[in-house]
Amino acid sequence: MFASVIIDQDVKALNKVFEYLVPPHIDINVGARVSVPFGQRILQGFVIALKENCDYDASKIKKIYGVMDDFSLIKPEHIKLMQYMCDEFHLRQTSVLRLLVPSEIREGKVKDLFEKYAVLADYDEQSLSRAKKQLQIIQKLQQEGRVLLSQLKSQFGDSAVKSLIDKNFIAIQKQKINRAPTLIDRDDKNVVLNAQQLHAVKTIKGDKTFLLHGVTGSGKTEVYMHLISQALQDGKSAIMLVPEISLTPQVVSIFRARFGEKIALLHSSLSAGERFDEWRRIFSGEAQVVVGARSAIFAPCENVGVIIIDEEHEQSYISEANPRYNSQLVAQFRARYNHCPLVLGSATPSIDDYQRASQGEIELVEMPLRANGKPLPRIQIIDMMNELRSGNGGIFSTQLLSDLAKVVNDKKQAMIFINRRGYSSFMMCRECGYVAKCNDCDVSLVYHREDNRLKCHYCGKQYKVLDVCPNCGSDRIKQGAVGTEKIVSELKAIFKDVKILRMDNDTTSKKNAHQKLLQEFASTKPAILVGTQMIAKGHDFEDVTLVGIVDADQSLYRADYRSTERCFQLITQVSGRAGRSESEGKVDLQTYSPRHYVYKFAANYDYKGFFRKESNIRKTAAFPPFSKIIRILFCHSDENVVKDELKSCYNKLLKVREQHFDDIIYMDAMKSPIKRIKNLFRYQVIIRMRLENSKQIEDQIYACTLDAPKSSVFFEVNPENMS
DNA sequence: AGCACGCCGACT
DNA sequence: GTCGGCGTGCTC
Repeated sequence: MFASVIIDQDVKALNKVFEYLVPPHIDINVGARVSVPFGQRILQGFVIALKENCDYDASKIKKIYGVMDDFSLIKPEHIKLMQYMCDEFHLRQTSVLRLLVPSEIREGKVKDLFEKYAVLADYDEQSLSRAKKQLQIIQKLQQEGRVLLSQLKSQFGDSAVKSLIDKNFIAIQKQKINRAPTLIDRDDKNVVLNAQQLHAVKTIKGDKTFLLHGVTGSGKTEVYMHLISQALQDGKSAIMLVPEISLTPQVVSIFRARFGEKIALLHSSLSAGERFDEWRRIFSGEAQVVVGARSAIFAPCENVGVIIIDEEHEQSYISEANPRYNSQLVAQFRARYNHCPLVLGSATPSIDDYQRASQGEIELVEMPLRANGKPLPRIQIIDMMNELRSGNGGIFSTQLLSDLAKVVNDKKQAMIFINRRGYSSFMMCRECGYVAKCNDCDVSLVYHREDNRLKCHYCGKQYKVLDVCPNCGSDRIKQGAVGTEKIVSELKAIFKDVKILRMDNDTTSKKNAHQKLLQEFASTKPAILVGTQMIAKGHDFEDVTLVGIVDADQSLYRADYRSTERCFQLITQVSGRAGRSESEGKVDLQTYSPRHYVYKFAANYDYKGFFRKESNIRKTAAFPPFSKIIRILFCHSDENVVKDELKSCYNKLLKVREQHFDDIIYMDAMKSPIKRIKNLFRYQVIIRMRLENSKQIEDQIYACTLDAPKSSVFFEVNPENMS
């Protein structure tokens, strides 16, 4: 018997399969870890297959040295998944295996946690007539059977307990406990689904992918919970992915209440011990419902009955750091493997997925009605150009200020949303709202401080920095951005006696700071909460009647073909924070480009209209989902090395382009917009191609990138950001 | 990754 | 003469 082994060393040179002889009478499971002689050393590896014959020179084959697991640590599904991910995301086998088994489990550093209980053993009550404390302990144990040792010690004192143990009057029982706290406040109330939810639950079945498009407040969560319940009733497990920031205590407690101890949580802020326990509970089948962020898609559950990705349009499902993967594709693989439905839920689906749905590739399930029947808050578009013309050059429009004053007067609450992503990267005219764009690509230009030029990140074309606006001739053209701090200080000056809270990365870096801030906001009226993306997620505050979006354009003019889509998603999401309660909500949306189509559709909550428009634009401009963009990034501390290696790669790519001249629309090599990060010089090749044969061409392109001995090479498909 | 093999310069 | 520099290549 021979074993195919992947050596647990995450380097390019070892990214293959090595064959070893399994010693006779030794039992090895596929998916177990083994230690093997490798060169002069003994290394760890994963057995990914067992077979009767070997392909390697039989005289050079070595014997497996030791077996570390007597079970399949990597389950068969996950071995297949590893192969898929290596192929789909161009990853090394070991980097995938390390994703599949958390480091806590692999390294064996975390131990099972035990609770010590005291129980009565052979005791002699008579002999204790003079020891009052010890008698009390015996009595307590007689009554309660067993008591936590720590509790006994704190109640009666260490010495009394110790002497009983020494006399063998009481014994210690160890019981394994799980570190992740599970609440028992189960709430089995029978939720009655409305017609729309019932329809969704009934439609979602079988071996398909569904796009669940439900407006804010349509009750998607209840649909998810029903689907999970169904899976459990069928004796299957379920996985639900939620964006990391939405994994709030409120959300968790809703699921805990419904599924009790069957639920396992996986997210980034678990301690090593907690993650260890949760993983083990899933692995053993003790927990059948997995709720977690991106990486929870790798949960070691078997017999999966449904996979749900909530807020499927969120970027966070695509990992940006190495190893790069797209959890939606992983989910799709697992759903196919388990012959179960995959549900992609969103109020604002990604253009990509809605396109797939409109072509019948996946099935669309719509929930257009709100569960409580209330209208969505009214969105008023406020023309900031107009404000400027009438002499208001400040951050706030007169409309927003008067609405805020009303909120304060009514003792209600308001949220002010600002978008600090893509800080000051585009150039805009303060007079007419003109934004510098590339002539060929219809994306905004990015300002590069280093050489003081404007560049297009999609075609590499360069432009001189503007000092007068080409549209209106004004010289008030600059990069614009407003920070949360500035907004807070201005608001404080205007509303002197009102509580104004700030929530962004700076104020929530400490543990629980996030929670404290929200609690403080919830209990203060009137109050204004100023924040970034963070305030847009899942917290429902009854008394928020106004949402102000200060700088909607910030998300719009980024050098990114997806920026309009993101803008729409953001407005819809932020608007959902207003008017959750009795009082009607309102949204003040400030913009310098009030006539941009995204605002019209967003203000009318017209997703379909927006989709049709956006989809058309992408089609005409040949952007995804109608094309594929590949970015190859080379990094090295020596600029000449990067340049050389990029050049030799580029020369190979030129040949590939010759072969596929009709399919490759665009290809160029350039410096990365951020030329140096952490002392590494960054150069990149951008390729845009048609979808026909795109996987085959992609693989060919990838092959060209393998021979860069010194640089680190990053290969990305449809990258989220190009810096 | 890490270890051997191998081919050139300056030393007891 | 040989000790050691690190460039190249291999590990089932």
